Amino acid sequence: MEPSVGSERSKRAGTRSRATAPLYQLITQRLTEEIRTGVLPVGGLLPPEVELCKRFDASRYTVREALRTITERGLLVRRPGAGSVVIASETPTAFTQSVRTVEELMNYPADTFRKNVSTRLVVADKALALLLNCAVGMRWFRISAIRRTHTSPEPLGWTDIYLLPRYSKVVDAVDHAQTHVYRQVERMYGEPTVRARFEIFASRIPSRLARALNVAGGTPALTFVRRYYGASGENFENSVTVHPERRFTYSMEVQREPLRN
Amino acid sequence: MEPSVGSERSKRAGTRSRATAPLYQLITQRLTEEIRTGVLPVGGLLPPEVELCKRFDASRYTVREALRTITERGLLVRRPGAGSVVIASETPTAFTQSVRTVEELMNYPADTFRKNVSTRLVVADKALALLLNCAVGMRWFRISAIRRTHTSPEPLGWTDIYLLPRYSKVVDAVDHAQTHVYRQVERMYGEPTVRARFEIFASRIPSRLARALNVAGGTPALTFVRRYYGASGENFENSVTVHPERRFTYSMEVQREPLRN
DNA sequence: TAGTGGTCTAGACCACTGC
DNA sequence: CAGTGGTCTAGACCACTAG
Repeated sequence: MEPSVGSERSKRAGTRSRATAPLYQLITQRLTEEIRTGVLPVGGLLPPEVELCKRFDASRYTVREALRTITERGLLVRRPGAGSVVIASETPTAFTQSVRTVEELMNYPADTFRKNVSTRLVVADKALALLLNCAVGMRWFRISAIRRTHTSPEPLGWTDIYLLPRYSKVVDAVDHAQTHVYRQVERMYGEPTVRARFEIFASRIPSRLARALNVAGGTPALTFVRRYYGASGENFENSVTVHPERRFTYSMEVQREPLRN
Repeated sequence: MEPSVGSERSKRAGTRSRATAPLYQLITQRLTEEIRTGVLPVGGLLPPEVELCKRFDASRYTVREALRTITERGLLVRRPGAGSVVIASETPTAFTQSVRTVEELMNYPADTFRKNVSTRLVVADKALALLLNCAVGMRWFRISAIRRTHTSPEPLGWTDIYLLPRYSKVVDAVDHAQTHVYRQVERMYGEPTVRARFEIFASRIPSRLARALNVAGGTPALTFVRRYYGASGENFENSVTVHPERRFTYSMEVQREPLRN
């Protein structure tokens, strides 16, 4: 269906003065445009590499370079023997947030630290099992702590950390109070956190914490549950934090960008 | 410093039976390992491509394929004329969350909908200016609505949406109640949301909303502030939602993965 | 079995960097 | 200026897919 047998590249032929874009980028543009406008429909097959070589009067390397770019942008899936299938007409986008550490995600001020109040082995009763999503009777090493800043006298909140007992040695680390426990587990036991889950809901200050947090029991609070999962998918740490009103605002920012996977 | 003049590739020589990994992957492994262990130190230069060709007895294409992979993993920066600089000893990782729509991020149940209660033009007083981070006297189009589910009689929460007046026509859209306003602005005015910011904090049910939400005034609540920014960075929409306790839990999940940028 | 994409070679010219 | 990485060609063999 090409107008003639000739390639689409006559003008460029001799011009090797790199005022022009590289040929593979030109091919990328052309094909991307044809995918976007439906000339190459989603679900359909792209012409094979050899065909594209003829059409653009380019070597296979150059054509493949273009196809690589288009594939990376999420418009193509390529399989040996089966061809190149168009899977999208334009690069899908998403809102993403990316942080180096979970601390950043939680946006605690940098001068925040935990002060441990007690550590002990606990057995999950019905209520705890429900909260931690575990079996009744499961044993956890519990670290109870108050979170404070250096600048304000009022505590930010109260945290109960529930850790698999085999990782309980983290409390002996010198920087235990400043570092997040999941990071210590990573460093001391080589168990990396691969996935984490957070839940936030409105709650009331439990009366047993009222004095420690210097607020009246029953007043509004923010409860923060965090669940950490290791490489095998095991849930090795959970924490439950209660923040009195006006002491803590959780904030996050997301960007729109191309979706990758 | 190579032990002899020979390449590192004698065993593979004849074996073209693809039970072995491709050569470029082998080179990738070797170099990655040397970067990780400091044989090729961070900040230092990689040997030029021609050198690596000799060392691995490979063509330039094959070596470049390996270097491309290593570069994509964030360990190298390559510049024409200047060489390949090692910039990290291992792939940096981050926790990321990626969602297609802000709805997903907010994890509202799918059967949720808004019911508008009132719409009018408002002028920011001091309190509103503080909340929306805008100038006193700025004019906003305010949409007040109740958010409900089809399954429960209790409302999920109350939302006040503050929109730039020029976008107020979104209320006329047929699917206005089911679609998020920022999506409507995108579709009707071609203003894409490029960035969004969220803040969550503990609060109390304002007495003016107590009846509408069917709870007592002053009881614990979750307040959710969302700010949307367009392509030019302009803050074109804000919303403030109040959820009574036990009616709404915000949850999110993050994955650890290689950092890209 | 014919055709696809994946890997690989041995050349080449270029623009650009840093000396 | 010599040397670097970026682009490009014209070949080749392979494993795999689909008919």
